[in-house]
Amino acid sequence: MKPEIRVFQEFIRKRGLRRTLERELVLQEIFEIHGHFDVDELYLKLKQKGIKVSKASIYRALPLFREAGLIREADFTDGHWHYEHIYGHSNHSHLKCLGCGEVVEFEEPSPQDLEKQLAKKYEYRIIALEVQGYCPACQRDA
Amino acid sequence: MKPEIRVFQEFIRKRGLRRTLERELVLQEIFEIHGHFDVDELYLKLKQKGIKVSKASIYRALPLFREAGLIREADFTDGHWHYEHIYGHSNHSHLKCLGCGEVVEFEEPSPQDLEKQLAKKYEYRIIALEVQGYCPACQRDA
DNA sequence: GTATGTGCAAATCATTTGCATTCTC
DNA sequence: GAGAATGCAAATGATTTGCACATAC
Repeated sequence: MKPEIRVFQEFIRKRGLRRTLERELVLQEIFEIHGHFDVDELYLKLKQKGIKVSKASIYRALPLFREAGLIREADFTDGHWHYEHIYGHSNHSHLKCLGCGEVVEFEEPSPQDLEKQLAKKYEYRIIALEVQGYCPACQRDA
Repeated sequence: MKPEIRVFQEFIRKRGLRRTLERELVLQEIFEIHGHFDVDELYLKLKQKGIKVSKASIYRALPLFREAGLIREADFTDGHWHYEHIYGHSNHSHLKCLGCGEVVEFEEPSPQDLEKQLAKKYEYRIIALEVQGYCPACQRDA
């Protein structure tokens, strides 16, 4: 599998945009983060490594990474977006409680069957599956 | 099934809050809306009917409706939340394209099996299922 | 009567944008 | 050199909050 930087470089070329160090440093950092991240975290991690990229540039880069199929907007909580890289990384099935916001990842029961059928019927390439509902505790509170 | 106003009144009582005309008018309007809505739409619809409720009150009421299990945050697009009522309304399975944002509702293949199994395994009460991926057109563009 | 709720206007905060400067192609 | 990209600071826009007044219990 092509490294993500490579995928991005090809995307940039195809779009007729320019390769810049800033965007590649941000992308590299994103792929070193395990799990979800938000702009602030990303900015701080870069800063801590002595990499100076403005937030404006990060905000301008994220849509490109998304359009290149490298990341996705995972959720909008606490008033801002959280992202995660999706390239070369499977298992994005979560169960989220509408009451308390708890999130549980699951592989069992296999979401594969549904995904395969959806992929077949709608010709979608499936990336993530979010099931929303109420966890036992929140059902009890209701 | 109890009417939604009733469910809300019971919620209000249980929480030790007060019944107000404003909240009930907003709730009534929400249940007259078919499909998704956002705060602005809701505010305008109320205004058009000559019902004066401030946006601040709408913003303060929505979390209550959500906590009462009457509505859910459906998605955050165009910089703001879109909601939908979930009480007494099933079928919230959609397939959303990460590329272009297209949303397709589906019932076939049946998400029921997965939902039932999840409900059983995690004891969740399932409300909605969102599958994200890339539609045929966006896969072609990539 | 007291604690809540409302409306208004001001504040907040994530994100976006204008502009001068710097960098790719 | 021309068009893009960056950083900074200012603007934007949805949501939240302080406060004075009104209302439910």
